[in-house]
Amino acid sequence: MANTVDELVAQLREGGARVTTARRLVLTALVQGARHPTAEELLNIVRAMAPDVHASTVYRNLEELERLGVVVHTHLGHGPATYHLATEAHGHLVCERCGATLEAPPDLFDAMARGAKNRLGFVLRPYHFAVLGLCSACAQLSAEA
Amino acid sequence: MANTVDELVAQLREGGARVTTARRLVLTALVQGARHPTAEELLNIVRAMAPDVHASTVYRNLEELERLGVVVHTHLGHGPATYHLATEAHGHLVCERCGATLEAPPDLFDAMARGAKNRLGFVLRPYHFAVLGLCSACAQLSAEA
DNA sequence: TTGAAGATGCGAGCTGGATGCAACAGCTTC
DNA sequence: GAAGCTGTTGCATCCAGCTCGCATCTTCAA
Repeated sequence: MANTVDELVAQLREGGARVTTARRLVLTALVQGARHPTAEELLNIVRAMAPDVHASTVYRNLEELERLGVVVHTHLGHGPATYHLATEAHGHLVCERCGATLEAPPDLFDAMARGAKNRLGFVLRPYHFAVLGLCSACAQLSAEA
Repeated sequence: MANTVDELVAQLREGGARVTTARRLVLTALVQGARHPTAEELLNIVRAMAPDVHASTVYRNLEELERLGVVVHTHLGHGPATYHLATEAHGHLVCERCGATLEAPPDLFDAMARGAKNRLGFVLRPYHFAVLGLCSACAQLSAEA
């Protein structure tokens, strides 16, 4: 499990990618940052350490890191994509009303994955897009109204 | 079940909305059009009938129709949202590799919805975002490689 | 130390959609 | 059937969230 910047850097070298300052800072931001940072939030963290790093560099690095299997991006409903380390991949449940983000227990998708495979031959990869709905608080409010 | 333009128009009137030429054409495009049209595809259909209708009119109409519960929009992965009549709401499985869109059997989400409700109090509304994965053909190709 | 290839900074451009505003057109009332 | 209120439209402009082209710079194997 590569979860420190040094381990991730080693993973980059193995993949044949060069290790640059900007790239190392993006990894640092991913390791240190919030739970579900957007590209812009990552950019802000990187810029706090190195003000000259350009947004397109962060986007290109995230794309390259994704190609190498180091990070994955997820869409939590409308709005920008969020990024996290591939080792932390997990499903998300997002409240359509208040925007709360819950991390789905890993087995929550199991029955559905089995059903999709058996009935349609479809192999589910449920981590890329969040599943939307209403969190318990908003569901209660909605039921009362 | 309102599925003809006239029935949908009646639904608009009930909701207190006015029935304009542009609005009627958007409904016509939804009834006649492809299975999962984007706003732009709907605009093209509308323009084939009335070239002067503006894109922002279609966007505003779709928003208003959605507010009235006549249509719903769905995100099938990256790219623009797709629209269909609320009476035809259903979940989607989209292949990340070839883009194929499968309509999910209504009960596919049941076990997951129960799990989310019982364990997290989360009420699933799985129609708004597609669930991604690999269709049977692409899964097979991927396994062979 | 060198030099080829990969990475970066910068700005322009793109997609998909939102917004402000004046003019227009449904619907209701008389 | 005309008036007038108010919702709707066309148009221009703006916005977020990226994406791309290109000249310059940096990394790292040799």
